[in-house]
Amino acid sequence: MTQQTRAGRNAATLEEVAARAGVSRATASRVLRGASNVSDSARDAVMAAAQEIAYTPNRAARSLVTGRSDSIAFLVDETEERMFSDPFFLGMLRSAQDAVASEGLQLVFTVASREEERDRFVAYAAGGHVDGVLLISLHGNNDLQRRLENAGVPTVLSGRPVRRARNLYYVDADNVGGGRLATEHLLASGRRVVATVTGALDMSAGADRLAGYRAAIEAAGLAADETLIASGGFTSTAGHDATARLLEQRPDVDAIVVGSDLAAFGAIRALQQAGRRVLDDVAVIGFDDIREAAEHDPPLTTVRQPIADLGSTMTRMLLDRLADRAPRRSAVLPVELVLRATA
Amino acid sequence: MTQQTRAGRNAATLEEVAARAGVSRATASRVLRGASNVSDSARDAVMAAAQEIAYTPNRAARSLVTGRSDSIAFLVDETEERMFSDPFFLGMLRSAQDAVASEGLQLVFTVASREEERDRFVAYAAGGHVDGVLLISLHGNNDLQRRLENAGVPTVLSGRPVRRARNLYYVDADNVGGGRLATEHLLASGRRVVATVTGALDMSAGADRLAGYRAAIEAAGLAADETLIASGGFTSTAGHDATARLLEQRPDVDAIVVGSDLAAFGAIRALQQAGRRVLDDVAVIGFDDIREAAEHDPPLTTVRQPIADLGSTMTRMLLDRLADRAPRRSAVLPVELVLRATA
DNA sequence: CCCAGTCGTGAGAGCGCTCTCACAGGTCAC
DNA sequence: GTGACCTGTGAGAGCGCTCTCACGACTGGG
Repeated sequence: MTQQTRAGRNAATLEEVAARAGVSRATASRVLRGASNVSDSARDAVMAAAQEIAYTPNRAARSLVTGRSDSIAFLVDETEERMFSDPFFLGMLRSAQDAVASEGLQLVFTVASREEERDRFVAYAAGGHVDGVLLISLHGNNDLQRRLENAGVPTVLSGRPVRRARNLYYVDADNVGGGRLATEHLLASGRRVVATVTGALDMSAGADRLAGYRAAIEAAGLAADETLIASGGFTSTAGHDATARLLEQRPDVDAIVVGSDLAAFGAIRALQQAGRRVLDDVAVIGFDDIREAAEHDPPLTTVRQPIADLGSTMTRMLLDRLADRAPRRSAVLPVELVLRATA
Repeated sequence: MTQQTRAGRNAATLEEVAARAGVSRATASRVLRGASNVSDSARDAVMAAAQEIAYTPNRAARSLVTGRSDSIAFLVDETEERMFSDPFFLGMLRSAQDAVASEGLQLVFTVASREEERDRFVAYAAGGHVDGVLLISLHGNNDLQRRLENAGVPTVLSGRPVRRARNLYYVDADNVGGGRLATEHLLASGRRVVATVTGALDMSAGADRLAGYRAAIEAAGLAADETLIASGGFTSTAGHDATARLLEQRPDVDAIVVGSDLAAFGAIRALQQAGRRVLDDVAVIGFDDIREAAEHDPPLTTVRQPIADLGSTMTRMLLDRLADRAPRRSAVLPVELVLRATA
């Protein structure tokens, strides 16, 4: 038997449902789409017919005429390595998936780290396969967002576009405020030599947190001291190494504002290796409040980023935009200091 | 101005490309699809025209006629909580994303834990929005797979269908072999009272690993001793609690085969709390070899699951099936023992 | 020199759906 | 009674693409 079912689908078209229900295709379509101007008898007949032959609307056909796909892309402009090891991304993915699913839409998940993958994605999105894009990118690089918008694909960015690009939609946490908050707390609790181990400074999150630190130092009337600023990164290793360097240069530090929780774990390791007691000798504050922060030994004092809010807010902005419900262009969500055992 | 761009797309159709290139729609289509029987002059003209007006094929239209969508769903039949905390899922997602992207296809990521979400997904998939499904489910529950297959959607499961369901496609790790391997190693290194803290027994992975333990115990000519089997779970907490119970009941254990790495971390905590030294007093072997296993203190001896292979193998099976390249129905991938500091 | 066999091409028929439009049949105000 | 207005319905025109089929223009073997 060469005869075989056509790859995947088993027919059952609207036409058949209509015939079986004794109505026109138009009426069957109205019922199935839940339109209001249909008689009860027609509605019942169509529903029954659809049930009997296990009808499922063909989405491609619908898409073709409506111009909508009812799916949203979640695009991570990062290497997979990073994406899958950073709790931040996972939290965003989770809350976006949640928000999107609750609207009855589907989430198309893609990682694009190489230029060729980005090209392919733009073509994919422009081809109408998704109605909009949630772009997760820590790089200042908003080129991708611009390309998508130019191709007619509404996009909302998580992070902050580098050059205050008007007309780009984005959602960000108040990183500046968080850096300031942490620093102020340390100064207020009597620390005298408050240093910082920054995150990656080529990303707005890293740069903004550092800016917050600087702002607090200045507001306290202290002189900015560049030897107290160690350039690090968001990973545990980066935090460890930067802290080790800092300790050599400035053995007198008694507090460190670190750019991320993972980096703070590394910083604590470096402190311990240098024979310093955390809290007693040197206070440490992280950033993010990932789950491990609470489980860490000692439990990490940190600035909590509202990851779930970030994801749901950006999703809502995108959906509002798709529905032409005049949405905000951007949102900066507040962070809060979570006091635990390290500061 | 009421006039506004039609939601998302900005036209540029094949028709326009063809007109601009001075050929028919058919020829333009041939060029764009990379067909071979086209003259060089026509090809160049079409390419140039497409470039000039930034043409992107409309995927819905293509889908409608070809019956293919060029996207694959990654469906997790689990609660989000679990999905996002278990490195296993993340590893699978990552390798599937990799494999799918390298074929130029898109991955549609969905989590369906509630019945209503499952229903919606089946309708979605049956509606032709994806060509096939990679189903990740640790439950024996293969109902979902059956429903998808019945709806004409090719599906490959990660795990093992409970009742050796013929005609269902799946990929699994050799959990039985892994359980045996770990147990044999402990016996061979002179341990006398080898216990096990199982994973969740309602999942094939948990049950199979236990079966491997039993097989090794019997093969060694020892009597099966049910007091050495503590029913646990895959999480750290479950491992901790089951181990604590085990220690009360059988203070004489000198080795434990644990159902997962996370659970093994819990087990080690329980041992330490009970004043036992890991390795010196009690050897511990985990299962999975997640990243944290190597970074753990002490580094965990464990059975490595080939997570990346699992993901790429299942993707390949699905793609083979879609291409009618007679694929295998199932694959059981080998595991290996990774010796570190706990056994 | 003719006919079979390529090769490149265009015409045109859909794929399955939505949506506009026209219309029949009713209801209501005057 | 007549016009204005609903309300439910069907006919039919596409959406943008692929793919079959037929056809003209070449080839080359006899």
